Order: sequence, then C-alpha cells, then structure tokens
Amino acid sequence: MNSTPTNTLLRDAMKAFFHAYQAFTDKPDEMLAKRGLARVHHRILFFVALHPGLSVKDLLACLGVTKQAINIPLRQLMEMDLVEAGTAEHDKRVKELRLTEEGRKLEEALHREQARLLLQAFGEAGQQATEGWLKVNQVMARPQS
Amino acid sequence: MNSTPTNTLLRDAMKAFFHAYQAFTDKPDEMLAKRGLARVHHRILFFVALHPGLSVKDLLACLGVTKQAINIPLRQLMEMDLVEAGTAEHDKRVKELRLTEEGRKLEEALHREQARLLLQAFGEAGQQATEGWLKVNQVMARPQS
DNA sequence: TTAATTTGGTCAAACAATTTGACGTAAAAA
DNA sequence: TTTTTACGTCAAATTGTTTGACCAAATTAA
Repeated sequence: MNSTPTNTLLRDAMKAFFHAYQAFTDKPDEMLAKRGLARVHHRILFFVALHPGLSVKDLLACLGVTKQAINIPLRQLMEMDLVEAGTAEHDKRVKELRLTEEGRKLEEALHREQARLLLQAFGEAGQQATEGWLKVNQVMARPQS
Repeated sequence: MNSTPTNTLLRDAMKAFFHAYQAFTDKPDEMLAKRGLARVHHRILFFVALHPGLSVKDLLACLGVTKQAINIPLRQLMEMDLVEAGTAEHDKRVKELRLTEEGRKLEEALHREQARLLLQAFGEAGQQATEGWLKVNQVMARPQS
C-alpha cells in the first residue's frame, strides 16, 4: 500500500485547496451582503473590470453559468449604476459591459480584500511558493479537451 | 500608477485561481450528477473519508455550512448505504460518520478524477511549483482571526 | 435573393442549494 | 435541582441556477 501516503497527501492538498478557496471568498461575500449583493455580482464586477467591453456571452463563458443565471444580477448591477452596457458596433445584439465609476470603486474595494489575503499568504509562503501557486493554478485553469 | 501592473497581475492570479477551482470540481460534478448526487454529497464523502468518525458538527465546520444544509444530503448518503453513523461513546447525541465499503469505492473514484487533474498539473508545473502551490493554499486555508 | 437556422440577450417557471426557525433529547452550567 | 447550551433532525423560507420560451439580429443553406 505505497499509495496510502500519496493518497493522504493528495487529500490534504485538496482539503487545503478547498479551504483556501473558501477563505478567498469569505470577506468579499460579507462586504457584498451588506449591499444586498451576492457572489455572482462580484464575479460580474471582477470579470468586467478585467475585460472592459466584455460581452454577456463571454461573461457567461468566464463564469461557467447559463445566460439566465446572469440576467437578473447583471440587471441589478446596471440598475445600481455599477455596470453599463453599450451596443457593440459589429453586432447590434451584442452588449459590451463596462464598470461605471461607482462600479469601479466597489470592485476595487472588493479586490483589496482579496488582494490583502493573497499578499499576506504570498508574504508568508515566500516568492518561490507564490510563483508555484500561480503556475499550478494557471495550468489547472486551462481548458481540458 | 505603479499599482496598475501589480493590480493586473493579482487579478490574473485571482482569475486563474477561480478557474482552477472550477476545473477541480467539474469532472466530479459530472460523475456525481449521474448518480443523482451533488457537490455537497461529494464533500461529505471526502471529509468523512479523510476523518473517519467525524461528527456531524465537525463536518459542518469543515464545509462551512449550516446543519440543515447537511441533513438531507447526509441522510441520502446513509439511505444509499454510502455512509453509516454510529453513536459516540462519550456523548449520546453525537454521531460518528464513516464510509461504508460502497461509500469508500465511490469516494475513491471521485478522488481519482481530482487526483488525475492535480497530478497532471503538478507534472506540468514541476516539483517546486507543486510545493509552492501546496504551501500557499495551506497558508490561506488557515483560520483568520 | 429568400428561407431556414443559429445566435445574443431577456422574461418566466422550475428546480436545486442554503439559511433561518423550531423542536426534542442529552449534556453542561448555574 | 433547574436553567441553559449543545447535537442532530424536520420544515419553511430564501437564495442561486437551470430549463423553457421568446424576439430580433446575424449567419447559413437553398
């Protein structure tokens, strides 16, 4: 049973990954709740901030959800003047999403919380571990066939 | 604006983390769905496998959910003879959860899918990156005060 | 060129996941 | 001994996500 130690090690790794991800979302979730917003709102803000002019379709692809899952939260963000939608020039159906000034401020505040957590962990784990963390995540994040 | 490159870098890191975690859960989710089970069932199986004899209360703590969230999925797993619950000796109220033989097999199959993904990523990223990934996750997974 | 099909985004209903509330019994604290 | 808290279970309410349907725009097929 030489797989037992590897098994436990992998399981511990998975456990840490699970809890790390939980920790990553905890604080922003609190902040969001105070504004009557939820995690999906944050994700929208995040990806629109990262890719200004993002279409709804591409946003869905980023988030891995259906179009309907996005519709109401996105509408809410627009009603709250956090996100604005312009029509794409190349295709009248397509909407290009952007953060408003207010939206940008909120996204920044949320970002700061997550950045704080990450930077603290990076500081503790060290430069090499940080690079490793980024690398493994990037490999994993790739589309599988 | 010297924070701009760091900001983008951090955001890309967060994006990768988000997508890595998505990738991590995708395959098991499919497998679970085929059995009429969902992610929370997997999480139960995972943590009970990792900590045989785990109490319901501690399971809740691991998962970061309420007792009610667990009740029906756990009952389902018990009805499907994947999990069994014994009464703790030190306290009649407490249940000690264990996987049945069937439960262990299923958990192993699910584990294998996640292990495959991880091991592939580790192989590609290299030994040092792997250690870094583990390290950062462990630091992040720690309780914050 | 016209017709058929697909695509992009929105509304609504149904389903799934999670929290809040309540309860009974066991254990700990007063 | 009584009161309070803890553990786990049932039920209702709330939140999150998918499926279905629809309309207009764009693309593909005839």
